This record gives sequence, structure tokens and C-alpha cells, in this order.
Amino acid sequence: MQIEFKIKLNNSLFLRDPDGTEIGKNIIRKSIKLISEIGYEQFNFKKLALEIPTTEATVYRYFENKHKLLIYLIDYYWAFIRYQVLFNINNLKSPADKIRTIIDLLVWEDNSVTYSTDIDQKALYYIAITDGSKTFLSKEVDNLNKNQVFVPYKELCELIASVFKEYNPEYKFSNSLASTLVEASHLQYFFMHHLPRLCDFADHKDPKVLELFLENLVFGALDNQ
Amino acid sequence: MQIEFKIKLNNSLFLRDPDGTEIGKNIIRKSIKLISEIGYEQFNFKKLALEIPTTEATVYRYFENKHKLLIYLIDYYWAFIRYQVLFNINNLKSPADKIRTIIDLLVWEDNSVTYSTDIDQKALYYIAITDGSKTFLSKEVDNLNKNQVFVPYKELCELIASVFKEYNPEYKFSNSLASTLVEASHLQYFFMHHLPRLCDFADHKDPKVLELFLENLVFGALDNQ
DNA sequence: TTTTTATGATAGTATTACTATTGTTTTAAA
DNA sequence: TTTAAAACAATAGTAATACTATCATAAAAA
Repeated sequence: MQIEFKIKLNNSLFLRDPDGTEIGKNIIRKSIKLISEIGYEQFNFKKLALEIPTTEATVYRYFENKHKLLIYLIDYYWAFIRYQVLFNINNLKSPADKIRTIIDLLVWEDNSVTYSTDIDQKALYYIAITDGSKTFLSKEVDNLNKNQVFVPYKELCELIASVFKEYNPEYKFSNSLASTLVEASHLQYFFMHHLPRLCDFADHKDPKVLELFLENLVFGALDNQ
Repeated sequence: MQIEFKIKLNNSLFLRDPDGTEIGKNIIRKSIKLISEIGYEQFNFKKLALEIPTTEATVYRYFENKHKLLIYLIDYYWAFIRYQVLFNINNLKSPADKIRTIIDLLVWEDNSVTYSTDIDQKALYYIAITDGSKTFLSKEVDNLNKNQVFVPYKELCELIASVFKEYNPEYKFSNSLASTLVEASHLQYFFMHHLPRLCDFADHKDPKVLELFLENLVFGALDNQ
């Protein structure tokens, strides 16, 4: 089955909508490729233009700077995950099953379903892990936030928090637990591959064990109060 | 009571030991001041030299680049927190009390004990929150890790994990729970002040409520298995 | 068919992230 | 006490980054 998937992102992120033109789509596609290959710090618009290929000036007509482009990619990522969550918990009755499904979707496995977007989902997942938090961890955060650029992330967390509330209406920290779950799913995956002493999954590097940890964490918190 | 506190950090982080000279100590002091004021991205060695005051060239004789300097600061921070944890859980019998003490030390409160180092502890805490994860979230991570630069962070997590093991020897994810706790303590504090919809502490911005969340999270996980 | 818009090609600027050199001061060893 | 070594200031310079500006051309819309 091929599912069409379109997201409209906050237009304060770009000068020209990259989704409207072929060259714009290439900026997105190739920036995902390049950032996942060389890392966000080494990435710049000159290298991107070379890769597309186009000119640096053209890239600057779409995005003010590489930070805005990164936020665009990460927003897309969160919106996409949220879509998958909505789609997959839709027909589930039990909140516990919904939670397990959410955790399964948050952690990449090589048999993960990919959709017919022209975007390299796995590369984008790696960027989200390594660079996602850089979108907001800066002095710019309050200004960016005024422009609503973190809405996709918030909406995903809200959705997850609402499932937590469904599971246990008495639980007082649904939002914090949701953002902690989302962040931990990324960070523990990163640790599993790069800083194994900070986690307990180094031996087999099995995402399923990471999921077990997260399930224990979430249900432990929700059942504890 | 005034407690003297000295830490020797990994010498692959610097070219000349900043702890050995007055100008070196100023590099540390003033970089903490500057980074906490203008943010890591806007910070550079030219501005730092101006602040000290010294020349840019002199700063480069101590640190290769600003990323290494950041790691130095963050390593110092983790070593310092670990020292505080060791000191404060030393005379506690109950593992549960130790855990509550650890969580209390991880979350900044304005009545937090500060030590007679010449370092602005609160400014360093803010840098650790906003920039701490930038030390390892890059393509450089594996090379840096080979040089042992993340040891202070690992040692803190190991210490915390050992307390978890003491509390519940059956628990399988002590390391992951430790790193998740440490990261969540920072991130939820950041959300409390900048992205309130991602947490549940926005109303009163009370660190004590954040501590409650973390305690529930940790004991929930540890009691669940 | 004319006008608008997007892109390519090119050039240029300010800032960043360094490296190199040389003379002077401070510190340490002889 | 003298001498040598190390540290620092002052200055200059380079390569890369992060943009901005201009103008010609091609494609699309009116």
C-alpha cells in the first residue's frame, strides 16, 4: 500500500515554500542526505548547492539560514511521526496498547514501515536524534517559539499526553512524561550506538530492548500514582 | 563552611592547563559568564579575549577551539555534581533517600548550596542545560569518546546507576534510567522556562514540582519490575 | 505578447576560526 | 645573580563561512 502524505509547515520557517517547486524539494531531499552524512555543524549552503546542483544564492532564496532549514526538517519529522501515531492507534481500544504502539513508532527498527514520500526516512530519523534538540536549545528559543515553529513537536507531545491521560486520568505529569519519553527514545538510541556505558543496550544493540526500557519507564510512572 | 574543590580534567581537552595560571582561570570564569549571557552559538574567542581582557591568540594557546572549551566546562560541571552527590549521600542509609537526594542535587533551586570555587555555579548550570548535550551530539562523538572526554558524565551516571541497583538489584536498566534522569532533569527545567506546553510545571515554575515528577518517574520504573 | 517570477552566474562583504611572527615580560633553572 | 626558557601581547594574515547584491536569462502567468 502506498500512502500519500503532505504536510504544510509554518511559513515563518522559509522565504519561499520548498514544497512548491522541484528545486525546493531537492533542497529538502539533499539537505537530509548531506546533514546525515557530514553532520549539521559541517553542513552549509555552499555544499548543499553543489549537491543539488544549484547556486548558493538560490538556496538562500528558500531559507534564511541553515538553522531555519533544520527546524523545517525537524518539524516535518515530528508531524510525520504524529501522523503515524494517529494512524496506528486509531483502531486500538486499550490505552495500554496505544502506548506500546507509540513507543514502537518512536524507536526506529529496520523493518519500520516507510511511506511513499520521496524523503529518506531513516536519514531523517538520524538527523532528528542528533540535531533535533539543537532546534530549541539556544538563546533564540523564545523568539522562535513566538513564531509557532515548535508546534509540530508540541502537538505530538500533546497527543501522547492525551493517551497517558486516557490510561490514567489521575496522573499529574502527562506532558512531562510525553516529552521525556520522546527525548529518551532518541537519546537512548544514540547512546546505544555511541556511548554504550550510558545505557543498557550495548550488547545486542536491539531496539526492542530499548522499547522494553521505555515501556517500563512509562507504565511505571503511570501506575505509580 | 567553605569547601575547597579541585578537579583535574582530561588533558586532551586543552593545549595548556587553564587551571595552572591566572589567565587560564580567567578563560574559564569569563567563558562561563559570556556563554551564559550570549549563548554558545554567538560565543567566540575574540569576544572572550575582549572580556578577559587578553588576546585571541592567547586563548588559542589554551584551547584548540570553542567546542573543546565547552566540553571542558561541561566535564567540570558533571565532576562537580558527582562530587556533591558523593558528599551528600555518604551518610545516608536508605537507597530511597539517596535517590531523593540525587534528584534534589540535579535540579537547581535558588537555595542550592554553592561552594567556594570562583565559578558562577548558576551560570554553569544554565550552560549545562542548554549546551551540555551539544558536547556529544555530533559526528565527532566517537573520536572524542576515544579520548575519554565523556568520562565525568559516565562516572556520574554510573554512580547514580549503582544507587538504583542498591535500591532494586533486579532492575535491568540502571544505566539508561540514570542517563534518562540526568537528561530529563535538565530538559524539563528548560521546558519549564521556555516551552511550557511540553511540561506540567509552567504555572508555578517550581523546581520542587519538577523533582516530584522525577521521583515518580524513577521510583515508578524501579518498583515496576 | 507582455510582464512577472525564478534561477544562474558572478561578485563582494563581514565575521569566524584559526595560524604565524616578533618583541617583551615573567618565571624558573643554572 | 645570571641566563635560558616559557608565556604573553601585539599584530598580521589566511581560508572558510554566512551571508547580500546585481544583472542577465529562462520559464511561467497574465
